Amino acid sequence: MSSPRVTLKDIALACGYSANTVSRALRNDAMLSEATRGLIRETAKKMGYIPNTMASSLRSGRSRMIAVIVNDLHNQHYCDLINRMDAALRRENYTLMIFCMQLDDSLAEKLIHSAISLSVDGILYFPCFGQQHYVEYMIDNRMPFLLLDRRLDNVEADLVRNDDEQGGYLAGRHLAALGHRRFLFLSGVEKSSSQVDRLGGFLRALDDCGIPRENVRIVPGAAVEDAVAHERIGELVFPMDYSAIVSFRDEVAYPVMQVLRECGVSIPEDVSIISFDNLRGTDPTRPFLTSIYTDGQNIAELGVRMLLERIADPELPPRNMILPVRIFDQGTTAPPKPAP
Amino acid sequence: MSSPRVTLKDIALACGYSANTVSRALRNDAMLSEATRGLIRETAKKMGYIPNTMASSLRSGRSRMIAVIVNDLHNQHYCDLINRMDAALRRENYTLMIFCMQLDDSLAEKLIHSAISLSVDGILYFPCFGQQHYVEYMIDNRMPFLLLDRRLDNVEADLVRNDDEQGGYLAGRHLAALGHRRFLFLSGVEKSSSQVDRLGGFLRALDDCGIPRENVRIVPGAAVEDAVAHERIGELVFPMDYSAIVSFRDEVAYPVMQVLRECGVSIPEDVSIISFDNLRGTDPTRPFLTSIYTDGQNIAELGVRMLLERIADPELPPRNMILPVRIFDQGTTAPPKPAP
DNA sequence: TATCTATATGTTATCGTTAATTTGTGCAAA
DNA sequence: TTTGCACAAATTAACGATAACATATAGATA
Repeated sequence: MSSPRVTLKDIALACGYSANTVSRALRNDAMLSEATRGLIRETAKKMGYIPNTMASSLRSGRSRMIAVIVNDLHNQHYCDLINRMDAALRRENYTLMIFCMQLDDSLAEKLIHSAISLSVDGILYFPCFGQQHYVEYMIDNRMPFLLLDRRLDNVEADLVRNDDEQGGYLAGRHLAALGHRRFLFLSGVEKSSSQVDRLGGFLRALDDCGIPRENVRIVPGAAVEDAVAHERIGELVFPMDYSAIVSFRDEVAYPVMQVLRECGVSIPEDVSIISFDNLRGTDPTRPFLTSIYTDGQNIAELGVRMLLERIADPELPPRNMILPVRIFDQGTTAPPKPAP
Repeated sequence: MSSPRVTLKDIALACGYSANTVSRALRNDAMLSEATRGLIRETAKKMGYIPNTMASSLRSGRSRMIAVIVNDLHNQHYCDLINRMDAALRRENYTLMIFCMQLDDSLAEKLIHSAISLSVDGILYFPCFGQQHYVEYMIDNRMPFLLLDRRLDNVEADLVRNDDEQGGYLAGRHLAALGHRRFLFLSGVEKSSSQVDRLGGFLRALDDCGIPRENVRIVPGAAVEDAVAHERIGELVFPMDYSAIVSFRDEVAYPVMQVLRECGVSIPEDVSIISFDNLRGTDPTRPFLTSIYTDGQNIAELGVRMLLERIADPELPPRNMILPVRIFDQGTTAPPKPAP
């Protein structure tokens, strides 16, 4: 009774053709009469045939699978991008496989290893901590890949990311224009390029506006991003030697706003706050957070397209796409309170 | 220059053994001298060998890959479970592949198809909308699988879930004991067993306490879970003909609390709220939400173990594991306000 | 009629690995 | 010396699909 899976051979036997013909019928290969193709496809369906990806990709060298390697599934920004890329790839008849390193950076190499071992056709990679040897690992193994969200120093590779520097700049100009002069900057992972660029752009804006850099207090984000650390938020945001907060990402801003409000601080009346990501869909706060807008749909579709092009032509020169950002003012920024 | 990947044959050639011997050395198969094994393993490492899963699993019939099929990556409860299962599987030297159906139920069949096509050894399946034919699809294809979180009517299969009925009951008893008599119940997907059971348990508690069922206003959750629908929360929570809210899951409770507070409703002074999931790590609210505690670590580890046992012995009778739940009182419930 | 060509199919070899089987070697027991 | 056996390795044959090549047939052309 333990019938193993239906194979091409079974179908061939059932309808009197050779396995090869069946294979071609199912792949819509040329040189087949309409009648034969129809009969074979119908038989295959009737028999519940499920093609064996292993065998197919072993022989053909292509698997129509793409791996995405991401740091943390809890981060809504990633989830969102992954969902969109999944949809875009499905449209091209690819299957996306998600590999998550669960904040454990040392897993990256294992995951890339897994992906190569699985013969995926390409890898979508979100670098996290600025290391490069993982990238070299993919290059050494001739695995087509695309970097997302963050650049890596000294790495020449396909890359799609937002213009984080410009984003930081916009945030700075916006707050400065409102009259703010002293800031709290909640930063992200120190070496990540998005972090560096956002901060860099922000400081450039301050320079442009003649505001000294000493007026910015920079707080390491890990202290806030770590869930347990929510308890310590109070220690970070007080004393309030600032009138505006710049948060590295929305999910950092949420609990901070919550803590401030508990302490009787009104937003934006007492303190302005601006952030990055613009996770509008899941924003649990009111008024909605003023945030730097990054077009997820754009990144996802462009990224998928670039990776597929890279797969089609490995000799293509590396391309670096930087997407423009916009500020999305939803009401958590206002002019600072006049000094009492 | 375009050297394809290193294969067993290449290693065999390099160190003067047959491909089979190399294979056995790398798999730690018996009947090999220590010296040979050592030499081969070292050579393989030096040459940067990455085994070809496709070939290996085609031949051996086992892939050491497990697929998890989940509805929505944005749901933190799932992300959390997936991360834990991933870790548990990695310990057993399995690779977990995440397939997400992005709230589009019709994708389930395609994803199962993909997983079978990939020859995964087993599937971890989170049923969403109560359909059964997907399960039959796996059974028909002799694919070992495990149902998570929700039962399906008339399906005899391995299942791990929380005692949702008991959870609902605990919530009801807790609120009733505090003195609440009128309730708003924010429900989830209508046909999902967790939804049905939680509501069922809650109503049973009311019965036990002699509170008539008419005192519960049930609001369909879709109206809240949908992000865009946040705008409409106001219409659902008013008029306040209740003193306590039961929310189907934490992420539904968050925006509701936010809206209530904006309207000047204090929690728990004016309204108590209790929920399910207990997503303590990412809870953006203060005080932390009182929630029904479900042990993610338990579910994940037990689930992985059960699936692996099922893979090892397909003839095992189906097992149904129901894990106990506890109430985690963190401060969003209190006695109701005395009538004015 | 003989030859050519386009079309529709079958045959065979192969992808990289592993299972099954076979071969070879050295040493102990008869 | 012969036999037997344990061990170490090589050889061969799959797994299921597909690419490359070979074959067969029908109709068109000379």
